[in-house]
Amino acid sequence: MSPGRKSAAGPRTGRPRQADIARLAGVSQTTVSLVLNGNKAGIAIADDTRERVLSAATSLGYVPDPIARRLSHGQNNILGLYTFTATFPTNVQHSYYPFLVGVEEEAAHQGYDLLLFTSSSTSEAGSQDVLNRIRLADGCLFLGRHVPEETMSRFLDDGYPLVYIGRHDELGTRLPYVGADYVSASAEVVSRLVELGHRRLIYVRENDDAPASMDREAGFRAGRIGAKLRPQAAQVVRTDGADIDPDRLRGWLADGITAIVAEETDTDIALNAIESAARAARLRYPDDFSLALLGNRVDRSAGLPVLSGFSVPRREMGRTAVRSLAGLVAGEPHQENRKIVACQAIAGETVGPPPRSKS
Amino acid sequence: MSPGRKSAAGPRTGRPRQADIARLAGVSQTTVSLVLNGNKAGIAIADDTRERVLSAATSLGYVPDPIARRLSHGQNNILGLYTFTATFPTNVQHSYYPFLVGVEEEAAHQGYDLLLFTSSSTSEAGSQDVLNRIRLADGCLFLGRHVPEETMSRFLDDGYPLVYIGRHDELGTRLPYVGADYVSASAEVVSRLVELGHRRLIYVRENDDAPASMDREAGFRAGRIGAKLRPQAAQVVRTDGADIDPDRLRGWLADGITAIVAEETDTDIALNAIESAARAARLRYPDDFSLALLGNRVDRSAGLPVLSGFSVPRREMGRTAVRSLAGLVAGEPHQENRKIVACQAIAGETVGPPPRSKS
DNA sequence: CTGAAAGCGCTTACAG
DNA sequence: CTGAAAGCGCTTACAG
Repeated sequence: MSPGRKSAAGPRTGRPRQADIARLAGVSQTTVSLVLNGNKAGIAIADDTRERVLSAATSLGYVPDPIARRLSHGQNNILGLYTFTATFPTNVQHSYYPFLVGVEEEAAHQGYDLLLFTSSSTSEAGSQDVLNRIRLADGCLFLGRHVPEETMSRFLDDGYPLVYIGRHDELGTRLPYVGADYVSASAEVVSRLVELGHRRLIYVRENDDAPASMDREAGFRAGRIGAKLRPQAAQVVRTDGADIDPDRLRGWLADGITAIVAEETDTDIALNAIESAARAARLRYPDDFSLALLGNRVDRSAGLPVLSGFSVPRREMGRTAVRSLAGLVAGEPHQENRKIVACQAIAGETVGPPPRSKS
Repeated sequence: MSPGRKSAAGPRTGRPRQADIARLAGVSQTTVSLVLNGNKAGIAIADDTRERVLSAATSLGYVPDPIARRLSHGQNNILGLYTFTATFPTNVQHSYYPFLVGVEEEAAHQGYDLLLFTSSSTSEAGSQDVLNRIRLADGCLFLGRHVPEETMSRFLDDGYPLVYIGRHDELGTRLPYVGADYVSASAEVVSRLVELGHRRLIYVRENDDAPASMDREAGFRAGRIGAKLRPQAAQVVRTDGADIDPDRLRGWLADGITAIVAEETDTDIALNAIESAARAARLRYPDDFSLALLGNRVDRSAGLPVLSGFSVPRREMGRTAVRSLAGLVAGEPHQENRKIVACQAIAGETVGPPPRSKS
């Protein structure tokens, strides 16, 4: 039954290969392959040959080896997903999650499996160790705030299909991505605040510089300019989370600040700092000040107020990214490889007119 | 640069292979492989040969092809994950999630990547279509209430490494799994209720029969017997979710039922039906009746009461399953292949003594 | 309509 | 210490 192997190679499990079918059906292995592949390329095959092969395959319980298929054929119907951090965040409310839902949906729709590259705990994220394995997939999606330029550059040079989720122009126009229009959405948040009567606002962001951060800040500035406010009227504050306490918050309000705009990131350091300082200071929004988020809170726990801001269409971005990647893998004619999708405003309940009592 | 291919096969991307290194270093491809593989098997290699090969590899930016490696060597460091439904449920609070967190953690720890088999929307879950692709991975985890016996049987016959998450004895003792001890935990829930003074309870479960359901029901019964209650005192009701309304709920209480025990499943149909009927009937627990869950609510939204019941150590189960699978893949000496882990009681806040007012 | 042959990129006995 | 060769299981020109 199981032919003895004296040679070097291979797993040689007990399961049948095309050669076994060929022997049983009395044809060549080539013919087996032809029959089993649905005979594209329009090659004709005698009906009874086909039947003999098919029934031999069935009786042996043949299952094609995807590995071998890939090696010769060049594709394996696998898309990679590289997240630079754990793919399944321990915190279920993590903002990556909606991306993943969209990615999986569309991958299933397009008939691809998804390979999650898990950064082994022994090697840091983005290490060569992990990145080397990525080519196993036909193409790969990347999800992260930053771009390891050298590695990506090499992938692109090699013509390896990849798509970033999130805008990234670090590599000029070479890196395909699906991003969100944070600039416009952020500017709009400022406009709304100014329309409500706010004249002094502050933008709180993290120290980490990533395109998503820079876009939001650019939008904040654009909104300020569009509203014809002086630069001092809408300043930017960077925080590490620990440096915002109740006193500082009260200080801002005493200075005449009536609205605070927070950056949204996957950690939400800025937002959390403001919310906990406000809680400690017993300040409420929108009564004591208006609070807007440049994004939307993914955490939908009951009890949390709906923050005014905008929704990032993460699920749709995930789907779009998969579609783009599938196109690249299939070698489709070159279309626009950098896509920006619009965000939708969220009225929310944390923004209102400035408080009356002016000091 | 890129050698013209006139032959049939292969992707032949622009990237270098061992043959290119060999040419550059002036050695054979075999030697390249030996050097690059860290030269296990203790074969000695001249230092300067090694260095020439290494530097050639670096200068060409060589990255090994995992596909080819697998085809010859037999392994590719990929574990499959098959969920029979979307791996990333649209509902983030889905009970599968904690399993996935554990699976990913341990896979990363063990140095495996994770391949998610996405059921293409065109083919139903569990179809041959998908199951055929599973062998691409070195081994596979399965997560689901049911077992497609024929397919699993074939995998087992072929010696393909697999582990189920959840107890499944449908295939006798052949199917390796990591399950939870629902029986003991469920019995304990009943004991606690009886200790509190309840003498008439009801168990509400779904129609779907799966080991996880049968274990809970068996535990419910065992608890009743342990408490020396007659069968009529602790009956089982099956629901499709729509057949439980406020009137029926009130009827139960009028009949003298003082405690309701709900099955936990990935859909939580029973629990949701009871909770919404109670809400509509303005009945509260534990004041009007006690409510216990045979499991724990994964949804941690604020405002939801902490249900009395027990916690299923999902994350730990995920990790354990990966460890078992990795052991099978590595061909480790046969250990116990069916593991049952204990659940931990949750006191919760929905259970109390029976209400005073007896009709 | 069918088969012999080459090749995908690698690993591993085997023979110098 | 190094290389020629076979093989993993499949696909795809090419030649009957």
